[in-house]
Amino acid sequence: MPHTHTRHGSSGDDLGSTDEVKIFKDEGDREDEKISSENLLVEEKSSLIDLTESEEKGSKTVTRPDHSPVFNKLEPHTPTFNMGYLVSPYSYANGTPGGLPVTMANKIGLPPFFCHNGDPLTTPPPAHCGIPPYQLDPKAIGLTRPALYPFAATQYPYPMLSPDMSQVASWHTPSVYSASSFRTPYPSSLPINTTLPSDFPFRFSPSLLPSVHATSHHVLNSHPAIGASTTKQDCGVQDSTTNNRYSRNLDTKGSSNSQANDCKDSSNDKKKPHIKKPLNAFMLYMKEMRAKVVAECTLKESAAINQILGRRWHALGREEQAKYYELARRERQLHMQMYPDWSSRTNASRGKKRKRKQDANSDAGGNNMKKCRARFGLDQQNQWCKPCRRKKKCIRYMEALHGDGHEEGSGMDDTGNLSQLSDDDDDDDEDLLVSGGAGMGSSGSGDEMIDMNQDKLADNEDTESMSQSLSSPGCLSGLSSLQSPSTTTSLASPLNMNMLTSPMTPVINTTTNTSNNNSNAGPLSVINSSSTEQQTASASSQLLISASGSGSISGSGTGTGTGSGLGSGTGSGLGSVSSCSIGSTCSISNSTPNTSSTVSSSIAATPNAANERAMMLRNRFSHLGMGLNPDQLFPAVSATVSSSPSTITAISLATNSFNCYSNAGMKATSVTIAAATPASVSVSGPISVSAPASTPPSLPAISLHRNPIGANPRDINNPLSINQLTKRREDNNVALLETQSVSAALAHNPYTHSHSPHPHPQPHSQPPPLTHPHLHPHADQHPHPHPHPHPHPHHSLFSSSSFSQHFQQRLSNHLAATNSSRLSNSSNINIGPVAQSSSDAPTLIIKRRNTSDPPPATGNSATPTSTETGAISVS
DNA sequence: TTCCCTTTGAAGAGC
DNA sequence: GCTCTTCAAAGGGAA
Repeated sequence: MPHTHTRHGSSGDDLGSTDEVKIFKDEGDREDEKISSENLLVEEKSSLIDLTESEEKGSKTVTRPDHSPVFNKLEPHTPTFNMGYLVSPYSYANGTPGGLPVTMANKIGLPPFFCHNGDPLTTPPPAHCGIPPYQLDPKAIGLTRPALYPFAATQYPYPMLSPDMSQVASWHTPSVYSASSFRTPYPSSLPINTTLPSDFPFRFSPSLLPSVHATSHHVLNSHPAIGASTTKQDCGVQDSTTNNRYSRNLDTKGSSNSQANDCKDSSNDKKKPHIKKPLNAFMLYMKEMRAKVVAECTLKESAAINQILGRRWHALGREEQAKYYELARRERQLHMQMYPDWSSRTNASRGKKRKRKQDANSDAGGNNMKKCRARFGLDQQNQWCKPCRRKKKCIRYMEALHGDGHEEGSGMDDTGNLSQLSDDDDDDDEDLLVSGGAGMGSSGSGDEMIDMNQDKLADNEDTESMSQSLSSPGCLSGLSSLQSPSTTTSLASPLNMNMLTSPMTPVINTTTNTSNNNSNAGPLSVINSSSTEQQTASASSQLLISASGSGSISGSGTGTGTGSGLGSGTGSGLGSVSSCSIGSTCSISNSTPNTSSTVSSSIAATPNAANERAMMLRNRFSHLGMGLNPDQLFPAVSATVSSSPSTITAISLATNSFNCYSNAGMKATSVTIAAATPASVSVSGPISVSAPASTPPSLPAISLHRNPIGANPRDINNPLSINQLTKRREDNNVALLETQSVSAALAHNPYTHSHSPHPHPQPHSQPPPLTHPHLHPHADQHPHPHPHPHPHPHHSLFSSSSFSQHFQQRLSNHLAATNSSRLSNSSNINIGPVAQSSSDAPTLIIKRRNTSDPPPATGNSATPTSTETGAISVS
């Protein structure tokens, strides 16, 4: 068991308790039986819980016998518990005192709390997560973010904290122990308070600190925001005078009315004070991280935030979760000590009578009992029943609850939509994914693009995952659509921006190398092969990019996208960027004619840890066909780009494997980009992404993106929509995009990441990642498919910078030497077979080795194989 | 003003 | 022993 808890004080006597030993033993036995990552995950989580529970039991044996006085029963000195929640009572490997979840991520190299830095789910952060300032290091955030309760270091109610920690804690306070959080979950003035030792507060939940510790109480009361808390406490005190118990319910909603009501209720119902349940691990986590999520995102709706938090929770490392489990255990323990007679039954029977669903078992279940929102997702609200649309009780749910819930299986909903609900159709996921490719592609062009097939498919819950983005593992993994290839996101999209900037983004970045032109040449247009979407960015350049793609994703989509790229300033047929995104992203950037050209391709893979993957497997959405097929994780990209030599100077081709749904149909694609005139570039032809035919024996840990509960980012009604999620930082994204250089993007080259748990130093220096340095927080856990320490020459082709810079340099040299508009031939590019164009325009053919294949021997890197695809021709 | 939404986990009730 | 239900936090939204 990797995680061991530190025993505290007298509780330490329980270390040798039989229960705990059994727990460990049981876990070990179970681990022997692990056969799947999912099982592993479950076991891990259960082990965490079991362990904490076992400790709790042990603690019970010590503390429960005599509850009076409660706290005297507590160990006088529990060093690891002294700092309450502000500083984790649990030691860290690095010995740093940062028990704050904020620092937890840093300790494990995982910034789970920052979408931009690589959400635990390790997918491109959702657009709403924004980029700056959340790209800041968590520590920096802590420094920059104004503390709501800016206690001075000396004033901070946790005097044991060093000034530094106090600073962090001051930041931490708002989220975790904000005014509302400072409310005492437990009676703030238990009789024991007066007898508590001065250091008592630090041995218990911080929620006790304000009221227990005189100094802290002063400080807290001095703050306006604490006033409410004080009021609450006063109310509680009043209550306590009669009952010796304080209701944590006093500050449930934080509103004065609620407080008043609570106080009133407390006074009226003194004999039945409502003692809230102790928070479980997730609640503690959520309580702490909510503020961060709110800050990072534009979301305010708790339901959506909770979804994010729920996914983050799953993505959270085991150690991290263990901390919260431990906290929860202590919470329960403390709660039990303070309310020895309390039982959850009291609260359970408080308002509603327990309903025993008589026919619940007969109801096929599970998902049939889901409410429309959870069942269909936000992006399929048309499937919702009316009450659900109105945020009222789900009639379906109620019907099912009352025993006649079988109608959902095949019935028509109130909207007349055929509800083909099949909740247990995992086997159909892939089929749906394949057939639903159109939906994927079409979604990008707007809701109107969703055809009936998609609608029908949407009825299936699994289809939700399809229509939603596969990837959205990030901050909003649930907000799948954000990352969906079908979204036809433009490079200017905040989403893509995040993709470009997030080192954790398991995204294949398509970037434009405007090596010789100014940065004004921004990527503009996006072409989605499956959807008809046109984006006109600028009339100056008139870069027409059209793409028609046929792929499994888009099905028969032959949409064309036109975009006019902003020129780099010359106005002579300056192209910009177009992106064909269906799992593959094709970008064409046209900078100043006669300048250097760059062809780059990159594929990124999520550097997720195995445990994260396992956790994700556990996610109930993980089964929704996230394209777990490794073949799709590293699809080879084939593209043909042709244009006038004088027009297209930079071509960037990339494939976002994470946007690829795993289905065979998706594997055959090709991108052809042709420029007819210097002023226009048309992208036409089948856009395909082909994945290697063979599955690599060992895959790097790939983020198994879970489908969100449905979030069509384009749905304005969707609280998780891009509009709402990104409105705050859209500008930043755009600005960043414009300044995005190919090198920067290549710094995040997912392809390299996928092959290199430890980024290999590139012969050519690369710009540092734009965001977080922890590119591979769990890289060590990743089985490396290509263990060779250094990038293979062939790898270098597509491995980010080395290839692009090499190529660029070659081109530049060649151009300088020839002073001609002709692009350097592939002969100058040591990247494999080169097909010389019959015309004057040189043709560059890049053969990409199957990314999943083992690296070819040196010197044989360019041998094309059947699995190799891709030809990028620049004519 | 009240309820709902959403998440996970804990705990009790019911079978 | 298993399943089911409720509740814990949070705050916006709807009725």
